Parts: sequence; structure tokens; C-alpha cells
Amino acid sequence: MPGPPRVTLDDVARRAGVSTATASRALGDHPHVAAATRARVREAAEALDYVASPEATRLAGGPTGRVAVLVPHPSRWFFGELLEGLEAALRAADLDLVIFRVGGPEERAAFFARLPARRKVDAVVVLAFAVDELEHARLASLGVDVVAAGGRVASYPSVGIDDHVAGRQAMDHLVHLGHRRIGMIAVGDTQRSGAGPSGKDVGCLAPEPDGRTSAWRAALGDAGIAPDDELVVTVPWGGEGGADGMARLLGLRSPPTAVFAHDDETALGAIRTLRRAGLRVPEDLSVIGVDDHPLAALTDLTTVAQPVRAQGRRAGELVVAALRGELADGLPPAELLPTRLVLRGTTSPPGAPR
Amino acid sequence: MPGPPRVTLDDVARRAGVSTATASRALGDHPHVAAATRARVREAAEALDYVASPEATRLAGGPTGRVAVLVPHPSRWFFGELLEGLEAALRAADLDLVIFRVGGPEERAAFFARLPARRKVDAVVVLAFAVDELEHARLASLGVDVVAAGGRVASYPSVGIDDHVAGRQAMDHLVHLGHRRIGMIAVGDTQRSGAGPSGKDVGCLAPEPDGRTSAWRAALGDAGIAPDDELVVTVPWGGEGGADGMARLLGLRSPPTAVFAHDDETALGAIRTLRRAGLRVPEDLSVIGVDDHPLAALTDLTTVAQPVRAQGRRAGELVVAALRGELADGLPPAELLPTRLVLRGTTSPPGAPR
DNA sequence: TTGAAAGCGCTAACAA
DNA sequence: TTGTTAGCGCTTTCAA
Repeated sequence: MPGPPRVTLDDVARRAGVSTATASRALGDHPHVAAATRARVREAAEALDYVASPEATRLAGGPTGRVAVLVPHPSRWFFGELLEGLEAALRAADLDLVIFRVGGPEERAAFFARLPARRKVDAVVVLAFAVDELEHARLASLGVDVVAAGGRVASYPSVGIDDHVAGRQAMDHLVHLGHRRIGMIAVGDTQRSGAGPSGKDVGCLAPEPDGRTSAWRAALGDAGIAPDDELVVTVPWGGEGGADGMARLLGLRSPPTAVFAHDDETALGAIRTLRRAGLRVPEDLSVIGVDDHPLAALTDLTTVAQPVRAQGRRAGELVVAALRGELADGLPPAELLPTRLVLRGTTSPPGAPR
Repeated sequence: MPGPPRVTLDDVARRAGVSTATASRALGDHPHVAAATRARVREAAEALDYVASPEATRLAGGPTGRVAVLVPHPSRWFFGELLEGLEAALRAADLDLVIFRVGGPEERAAFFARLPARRKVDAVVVLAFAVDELEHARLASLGVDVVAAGGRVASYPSVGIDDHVAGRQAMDHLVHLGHRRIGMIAVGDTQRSGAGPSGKDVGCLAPEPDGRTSAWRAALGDAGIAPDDELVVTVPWGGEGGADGMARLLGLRSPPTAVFAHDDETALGAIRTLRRAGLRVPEDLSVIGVDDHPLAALTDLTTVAQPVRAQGRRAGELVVAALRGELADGLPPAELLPTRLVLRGTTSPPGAPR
């Protein structure tokens, strides 16, 4: 690996017949550079295929041009979509994305203990997880901008959806269909690192603890139905979790006629359990999810769609704005992107003719 | 954003009572440093919570400590898994992962034209796509090590599976069940950027053009069945593609009794079409995929499992070895990880009693 | 074994 | 508007 011959700013400056200082200014779009000079420098740079050394740039006081992203589970569709959107927005601004996985509690603790992103990035994007007090302090110690995507974190600018509204869209749909006994398969927040070091978990830094579940309760209340907590089961994320949750609901003395699953993958798991139990969806039991995962369309799953990639993209734009110092002071903005009900084939009125 | 007070090597050296040169050597595990001195420096660094500035390190001639990964579609399970494995291996070696999306032809062309990774990384990992001659040259111009994961690229060290073997495992299973008319839903290689600039596509740099399809042909041949090309349909990647492919196969004068889908998501799409057509799986038609996607277990899909995350992890290890100069010279190693048939509920003998 | 000193390539005062 | 110059924090000769 000999490496290509390095073209330096000196080379460019020499070719353009100016000093390196002028060359630097010209390339950096600084004011006070004659248009002709600027053009000449640009040409020289172009001709020489010049690329500034990011290291030297940074060392001399510039930004790193890098953004860290903290992602719990890169292989899940939701996070992958966020990542795609984020990458696109940052790439457009010529920023590089450095990925840090913070999945399980150990990985997460390791990240915040060692802070491997230290001194390496201009900003950090947190993907869809609650940040506790200690973590918040560690992040602050990086001295860089922080943005949250895919979930709200009160202390940072963020972009996400309103989980309560999304939940209401799902629940209201079921209620309007005439269901009165509606189950909920919630997903245990495996993201939480547990209670903080002080023993108290810091709610104010966490995303809405349970927007979708609170929507379940509220929708029932508004419909004059007394919420039966027995109908809420909490499971680990994923299809298997959904399958288990559904099994638990079916084991109730009085099972629900409809189920609101935290997300599409959980919903698909629930449907598997129903199929295995010989129950028909939606004739015997309706199921609705959240996300509009590609497989939802494929499996004809009724769901509440959320624009995931757009959340990532918008978060990237917030990062760019923050780095330009264009973010308004005061309360960090919390942008909520719209969700919408997508009617498909897994919901129908209760006891509908097969 | 005031940023934290920066601790420099000078601070560490001063605290340890040595020169920066010695401190640098001590921290960098160089020879010719007294054990006691080394310990003292280490302590000082620890106490001061010192982190070397990567920029300064690099500028002074060290490595960047960064690896670029070129990924076509971050939101797909397969790529997400590769990413997770890769990140884990690199993180263990204290290397950062910078992500570059190279999805569509434009993005891809843009990447290779601008080469935004230039001067920023010590190595590049290419995730599961063919690299044409021009791209190969551009990558070489980076002057860094290149490793391929999730697919073979002849000129680079790589880790993947043997697509032909995987295909045979699937096909042989169907053949052994007694199927003689077996369809194949292949996935169009949307990764190829098309013919190179010279008009000729460079086969030698591409992964096996079609291991799974060649397995289809070979398995039939070995079973004494004349392959009918009509039974091979090529579709775009994804569930919808699979659904279309299946529809085309059903439209044949003589449809197959079993179908080998390129991957699980394609297979799931195919199954949807079958369900909508009122056909039972596997009684009327068997379906098998490749991957062992989490949803395969959930949907009881018979498949050929491949260890995706392990491929990513192993690729990361190859990168680390390469950076240490530990990679044997000569032919780049092509590691093939084992695949295995996972029997589930979507395959059965043809015309099996329902 | 350790220290002094010279850069690495760039940006940002400060002068001109 | 442009040039001169002094670092940014580290690694690495070369001497001691």
C-alpha cells in the first residue's frame, strides 16, 4: 500500500501563484478574496485533484466534519431506516457518519464509560433511546451538539412522532369498528439502562415513557370503556415477543376481540399465534401495529405508518443547522412528524361475518 | 458549546516528569522505555483522563483509526447484520466505523467520483456488491486496505458464503422431496452499476455472478431433470418482487410444484401470492428461501441459514489483521462461512396429502 | 533510556 | 485583497 502522492495546499497555492493563506481562504469561501483569485485557486485545486487533509484542518482549529450516531440495533428495520435518512442528510452537507452501537446494557455502559467518540466528532445523534442522567452528563462532557431522532429526549433537539397520537389513531380505529375489549401488546423498554446510579431513573430525560400505552387507556376512556389492565401485556421486542404476548392474551378468561401491537413486527408475531390457534384474522380477532414496515404491506397488516427515514433525514438537517449555529436558543425544538392510519386486511368489526 | 478543557500529551508528560517524546513512546508501546517510566506515564494519562487527538496523531504520521464501510442498503436486515458484526469487531480493536451509503447507481457513481473517504480512513470494507474495473481502480487510489464482506470480490480478502453450495442445499432438499418441476425466483443484481466505461463488465472483479441460480441448474442436472429456463424468473429485491415472481411462475402453462427463492424476503412475497391465489403452502406448492431472516422463523419458512453477523465480524477481524500487516501475501483469502438447511413448514413432497 | 527539535498540512491572526 | 507567520498536538529522527 504505497498510498497516492499527496497533494497539499502548498501545491495548489504554488500552481495558482498565491500564498497558502490565500488558497485556504479561497477554498474555504471566506470573504475578502478577489473573484479572479478564487477562481484561479479553484482551478488549480481541481486540476491537482486536491483534497484537504481533514486532520490538518481540524488540528488547525476547524471542525472534524464528523458526526457520531449512537444506535441500539443496526439490524432492525427501524434503525436502519433512521440511519439511511441521517446518512443522506449528513452526506449532503459533506459530513461523515461514525457509527457506535449501544445495544445491551454492557455495551451501553462501555460506551458512556470510555466515550470513544471523544475528540472525534462535531455532534452526536442519539437514535431512539432514553438517556439517563449520568449518560446525559457524559454526553455533555463531549462538548458537542446532541440531537435525538426516532424518539424524544427532552433536553435535546429531537425529531420523532407523537406516540400518543399514533396510538390513538390505532386505538380509535379499533374502537370505531366497534371493539370494546381491546388488548395491547406493549414492548418492554429494553433500552433503558435501568435506574440511574442514584437509584432514581430520570424521567425528564427519557422519551414519553409510554405514549402508545397511554393512548390505549385514553382511547378506551373516551369511549366510555373501563380499561382492564389485564389486557396490557409487556413483552421483549420482536416477532417472538409478539407471539408470546398474544398467547398470554388468549389465555385470559375473557380474551380481547382486537389487539393493538406496539409495532408491526410484534403484530406479525401476534398473528402467528392466532393462526396457530386456529383463529382467523380479522374475523375472529383484529390486529393493528405501528410502523408500516415493508412486511406490513406484504402481509396485509393494518397499521399506523410513521415516516422513519424522514425522521433520520430531518435529524441530520438539525445537526447541520446546529453546527452552523443556526439553531434557535431556548427550548430545544421537538419536531413531530405526522403518522397516518393505513387500512389493510387485519382489522374488521368484531364478530364480522367471516 | 464551550467544549471540555483539552488534556494534551504535554500535560501528561509534565505530570509524569518526562518529555513528550517519552510520553508518546510510553503510551504507544514502543520499545526502549523503562518499565517504571512507562507505568508512570500510563498513570498520569489515566489520572488526567487523557485521550490522544486523532488529528494530531494522524498528522504526525500515525493511522487514522478509522475504517470506511460501503453499504448499499442499511435498512435491510442483511446489511444491518453485517454492520453489527463489523462494528463489534472493529470496536474491539478501537477502530471507528464511518458509513458510506452506495445504494443506487447515482449515489454509487457519486461516491466513486468524489471519493469522500479519501484521506480519512485506514481501510475500506465493501458490503456485498460487485466492484467494477473503474471502481476497483478508484478504491486502489485510496491507497488503503480493502476487504469485502457478504459476497466475494476476487481481488480483495473477503468473507461470505458459498452461494452455489447454499443453493444446492435448498435445491437438493426440494429434489429429495420428490419435486421435479422446480421454479427459481432470482433477484436482479441491482447492485451492478452496469457495464463499465469501456462497455465491458468486469467479471473477474464481481462476486460469483449467480451462485444460487447455477445451483438450481446443477441440482436439476444431477437429478436427471432437464432445466427449463422458463422456470427462472428474475425480479427486483424485496417482498413485492417475490410476489411478482411467483405470479409469473403461476402464469406458466405448467407451473412448478416447488420454488426456490433467492432469499427469505423474496420467499415471503412468493407465499403471499400463493395465499391470494388460494393455494396452500406446502400442500400445493413448496417454497424455500435463503438467509434465516428472523421473520422466517416467525412465518415457519423453510430456508438455508447463513451466519450474517459472523461474516461482518470476521471481515472486521480481517481488517484488523490487514492493518497490522499480518495478512499473508499472495492470493487474497476468501473465507466461506457454512450455511445449513433449516427445515420448517413451507416444504413437503409434491402432491402431499393436505 | 531519554530529551530536544523538526515537522505533518492547515487556519487565523496580524501586517502590508 | 494578499502575504507572513505562528501554532494546533503528536511522532520521530538525532543527540545525549
